[in-house]
Amino acid sequence: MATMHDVARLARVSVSTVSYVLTGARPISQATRDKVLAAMEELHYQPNAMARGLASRRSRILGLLMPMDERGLGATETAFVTGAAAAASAAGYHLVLSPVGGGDLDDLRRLATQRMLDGVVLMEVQLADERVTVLQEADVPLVLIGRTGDTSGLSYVDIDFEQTVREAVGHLVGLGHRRIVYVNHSAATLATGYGPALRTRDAFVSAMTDHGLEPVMIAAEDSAAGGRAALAAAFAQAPELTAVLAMNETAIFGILGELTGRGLSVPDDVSVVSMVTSPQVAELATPALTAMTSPGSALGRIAIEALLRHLDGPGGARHQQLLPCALEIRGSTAAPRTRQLMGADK
Amino acid sequence: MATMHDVARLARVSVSTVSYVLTGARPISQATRDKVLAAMEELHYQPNAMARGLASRRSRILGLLMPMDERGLGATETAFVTGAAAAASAAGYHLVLSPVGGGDLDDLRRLATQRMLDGVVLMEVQLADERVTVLQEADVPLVLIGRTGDTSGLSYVDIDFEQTVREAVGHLVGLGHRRIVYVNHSAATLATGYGPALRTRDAFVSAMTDHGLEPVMIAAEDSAAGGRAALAAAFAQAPELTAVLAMNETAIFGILGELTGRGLSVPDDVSVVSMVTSPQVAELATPALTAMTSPGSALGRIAIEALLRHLDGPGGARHQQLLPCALEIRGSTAAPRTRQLMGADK
DNA sequence: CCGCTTCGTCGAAACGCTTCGACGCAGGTT
DNA sequence: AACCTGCGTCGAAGCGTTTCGACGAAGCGG
Repeated sequence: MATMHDVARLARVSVSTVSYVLTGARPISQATRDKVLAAMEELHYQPNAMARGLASRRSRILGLLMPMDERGLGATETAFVTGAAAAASAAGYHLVLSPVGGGDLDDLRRLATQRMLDGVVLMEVQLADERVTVLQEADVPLVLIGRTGDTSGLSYVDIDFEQTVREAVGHLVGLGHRRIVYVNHSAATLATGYGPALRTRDAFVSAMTDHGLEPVMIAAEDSAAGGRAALAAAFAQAPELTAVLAMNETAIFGILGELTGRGLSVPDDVSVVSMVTSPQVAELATPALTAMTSPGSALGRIAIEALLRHLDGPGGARHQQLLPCALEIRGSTAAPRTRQLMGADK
Repeated sequence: MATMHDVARLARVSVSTVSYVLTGARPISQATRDKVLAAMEELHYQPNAMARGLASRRSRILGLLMPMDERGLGATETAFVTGAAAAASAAGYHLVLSPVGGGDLDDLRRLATQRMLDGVVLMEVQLADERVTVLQEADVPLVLIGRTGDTSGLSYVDIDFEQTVREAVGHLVGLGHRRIVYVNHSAATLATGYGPALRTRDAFVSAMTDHGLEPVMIAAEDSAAGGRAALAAAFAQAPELTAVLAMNETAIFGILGELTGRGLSVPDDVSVVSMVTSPQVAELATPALTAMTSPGSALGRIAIEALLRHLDGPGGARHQQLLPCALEIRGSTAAPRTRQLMGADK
């Protein structure tokens, strides 16, 4: 491996001059610059990241911390990642994903405190998330995708669940639905303080109330069987339901299966809207699902851009932003059967 | 941030002694060790990764390179990652995932050549994969998950597709099926030299031939619609088919949908086996899919272990290993209807 | 009791880069 | 003509580790 010394010697300049050509920290004449660049080319010079990092106290590496449970990454999370990677790369930074799970808080502390990451984007944030504390203590620039309960002093980008639910409910109500059931994540998941589940729940209640409708909510385990069970429970609780709003991407296939199993057709008998779902998943179902599509790659990009701004100017400006999901109408929603419409109470 | 100097001063020893306590490169008396450890504790000392990397020419970071297409990571790939991360962490290494796509070969070269990664595990390897060449030129220790066409001089871990297909076909034939259709990835995917698709194809032909049966194969686009179309094509080509062997995880839902749409029940009319599928996905379907489950986390772990062995002893020993998928029987396979059995030609 | 290892420790020299102060040299002000 | 100012370059001092050679003190066989 060629070093800067080699380049400097070949170009007959000093080491610092080579460095300035690379970093642009000081002006260099065109003639010298050309000599240096030619020498680099000839030697296939590549700066040593470690040395650079040590001297400049900047690794030019950004971390994207995503707990990896066994379920795998959905297309939604993948979009975060690609958006973030593109933004980082455009700014001359590397983005690395670190699959630090919730368990290894020590692992996280080590990662953060070893000064190997210039900054961090944290995904899958819980309402009360210890990882945030650890990272703040380690004094690592931090941007969240998602939010904690108390967001003071934190930068984040998140989905505007309030708006998203409102739009989904609006779509269904606009079609004429009155009895809408909301299928959420499991009670256990809610209990862990999973923000999206809690926020959409509250938003659903308020959206329905605003329309003068009664909010019916069912929890579902994160599995096809869970979706199936949830739908059975929903029919027990609200037999005349005509629409399902599902927040649980895993359970959605069970919901559809149970509907079919009961001889009900989608969307003629029951309309289904899936929340925060990627087009790819929505297209898997039959019929393709009307869904609220998350602004995946935009979230990733914005998070990285905010993080980079923190690195450059530490002028404590926090970046807090909410993005709504977009309603994409596919084949799983339609006006309810007239029979049902007439049975409605308004 | 406390440095080694601070620790040394507080413990009243030299800097090198502190280093030896940390690395164990030379013996240190218990008394001194205790003093040093106490000082570290008191100062919350954490070694600076960059400095350590520069001095030792070892970053203790391993890269897992996975192209991220928009489809997202399946549970299978996720299992690779978690297996690999666990193994790396156990050995005191960090594992970072780098979402370098196929496009940015230069990006990859930069990453590899900047000496930031001690070694690399490459996922989603194509039969002819330029990334392998780039990494070999950069002289980065390398292990593949998957394999190229020519594996000489390379270390890899891969699925034993030959064995896996043989077992799947054996399962179906054992149940009494004679007309088995194999649904592969699209022709376009095959053309790019996607190893798993090509290897399973060949394995299917040979397994069927060994049983004295005729191999029927259909390509499917990677989408639900693709699966649907493929199944239609399959029925056109082999109307009396009683079993489907699907290599295409994305198309599988379309296949099931089309089956249901034609009024055929799974598994009574048609049995379905999904190849290289994670339990999580298999459980999503109704009925749950009989599948060949990939040894995901084991692959990741073995790859990392092989990589670490390369780092320690550069004694050119290559690690080449194939692991079969395990047959997991769920609800989508059964003996064919007697009518069909009698129609068989043996 | 002498020379030899082995053990435990130290000091100093890397590792490959960034960055700061300095300096010579134009050109523009007074 | 004396003075400042900026530009382009250089040399050297770090950055926080690891690692090598050295050295005194023990421990040992002969």
